[in-house]
Amino acid sequence: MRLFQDNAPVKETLEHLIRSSLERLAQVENLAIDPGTPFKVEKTRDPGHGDFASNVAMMLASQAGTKPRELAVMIVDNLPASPSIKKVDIAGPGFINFFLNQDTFLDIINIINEQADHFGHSDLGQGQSVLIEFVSANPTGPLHIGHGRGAAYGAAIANLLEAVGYRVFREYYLNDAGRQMDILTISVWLRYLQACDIQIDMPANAYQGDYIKTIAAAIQQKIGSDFICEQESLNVIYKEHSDPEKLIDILIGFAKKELGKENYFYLFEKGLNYIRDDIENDLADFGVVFDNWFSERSLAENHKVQEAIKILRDNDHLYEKDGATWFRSTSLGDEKDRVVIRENGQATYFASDIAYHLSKFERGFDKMIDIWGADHHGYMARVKASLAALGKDPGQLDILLVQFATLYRGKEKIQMSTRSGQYVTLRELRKEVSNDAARFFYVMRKSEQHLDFDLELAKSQSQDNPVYYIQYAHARVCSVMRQAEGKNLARETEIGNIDLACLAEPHEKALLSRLSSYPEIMHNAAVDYEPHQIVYYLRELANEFHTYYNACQILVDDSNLRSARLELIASVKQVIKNGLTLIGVSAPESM
RNA sequence: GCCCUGGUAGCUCAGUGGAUAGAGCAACCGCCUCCUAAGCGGUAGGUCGCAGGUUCGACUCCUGCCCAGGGCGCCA
Repeated sequence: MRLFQDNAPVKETLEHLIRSSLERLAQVENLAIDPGTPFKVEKTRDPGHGDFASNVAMMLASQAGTKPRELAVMIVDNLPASPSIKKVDIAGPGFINFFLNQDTFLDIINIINEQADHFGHSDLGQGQSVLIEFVSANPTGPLHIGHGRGAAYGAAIANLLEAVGYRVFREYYLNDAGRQMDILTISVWLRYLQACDIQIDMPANAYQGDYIKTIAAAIQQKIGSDFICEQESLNVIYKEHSDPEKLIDILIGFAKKELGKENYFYLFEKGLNYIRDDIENDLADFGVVFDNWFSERSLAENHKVQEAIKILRDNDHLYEKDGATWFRSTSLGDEKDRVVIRENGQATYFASDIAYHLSKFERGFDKMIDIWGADHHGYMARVKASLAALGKDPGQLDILLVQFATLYRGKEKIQMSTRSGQYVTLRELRKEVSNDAARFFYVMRKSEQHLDFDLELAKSQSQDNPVYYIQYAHARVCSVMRQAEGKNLARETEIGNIDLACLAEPHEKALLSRLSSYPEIMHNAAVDYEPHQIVYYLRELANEFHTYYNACQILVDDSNLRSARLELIASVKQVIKNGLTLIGVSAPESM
């Protein structure tokens, strides 16, 4: 049996040994304990506490009516013999510490060598399908740095789940319907009119960014001045309406009438497609690729919204009030009821979202994950409520929130405002600090933690920068390999010919132990949706490698020792690469 | 007012019932004739927001309070 395929088998083995000791104590010694009581076997932090430790004696002491340390002695005395165990100690309040034989750890090198890029992967998900919806930024402008965090986080979660045996489907929900799209369209039209030398101001709440000008210029290039209107009618509208919200609504109505349905739709599509393509390219450059872009508009067009509402009505979850149709979400845990159809007959965004989530269920996914900005947290209860009302299991949907990021340039905070177009785009960020640094910084904090993103730090090519620290460890291994080849001291081709038992230095022991815990870290990072665990692990692994590198010469004269060390650092290199790949960061061969 | 997140070293953060609470940065002291110093070692730094409770044991779980940020639309 491969003991360190994962730590799980080792833990299970030790658990079994303890369990049989408990049974013997209960049956032969007539100790008043339930051998089925849960207890833990865990990897220790401190090597002085052995390799694994169990709290079993503390858990059972009160049952047995003895002191934990006394019970520990009895448990240890009744432990069946095992070839893996070198020594068992009792320490502290009653911990049982297991010291394992060195050989037990060495096998991890063979396993990493064999499994290579798949080391750490597992079949936890058993091929279940999972839909991950993330980013889903409104297609009204370029992605900004907040979206970037959702992208990096979602992509990492997707990679993690894939690696532990789920079939992952990545989806972007495109909000291509609603008033905001009308505002986009009107913004494009007004910029177009300006390009045609018509004197007109942009309303305060129109989209102001330069990309709107770019779209408008392209349209003008193509169709000339076909879409212009009389200056005077615009002047009248602007004069009559000083409230910007009102003004823009009037302008939208005016444009629809003036341009006609077809031409208005032409502008709408030009604007939408330009921005959508821009977002898609931006994300692709960032290493984030989706399997599907799901159109909100398509839901209405295919009557999916009506269908969802009909189910709610049939299940008696709707009522009429003040001319609108309400969803009684309070009966399903929400704090207030929600409108699904407005007084003016239009479905709300929420109604579309109900239909969208119904579609996720209808497409047959075993599990669904939504990744939202933290500002949407008030939305969770109503979405969960709507699923229950549709007769679906809300437990199949996990909603993960990502807190916003604040940009700093050194000590100075960078102020941003989406409205005025005064914000740093994801593209600008990537260009300034590199994709690697951006991907790394975005996931190095717990997602629900507010993130301070320091541009100076992220792009500094110095020891302060944690990305380089880990990448450098990888590059350093590669460098040693190159040195070895140059001196004709390359790795043995047959790993089986090497006696790994000569890896007896404390630093080597530490590395072997660290390497063996990687599958467990991956497992935890995946089930807890916490890619930052990978980051912390990699930092520790890199640190232990750098320490080792400084303490021990790898290319020594003794050929067996040299080969064994080369195999060890090859394993380090492999695991760093695997971990970085999960979070979308490259593993350079040289730096 | 209600709901969510946070509050751990000077700063940025790990640590979801275990042993003496840990990293990085900043500070201070050392290490390149030697496989990349983008590195390593060492010193210093703490009332884990406050107060109770649960138990063999609490940064961790429960209750109350204080502080910070966010959310509470017939917007999306």
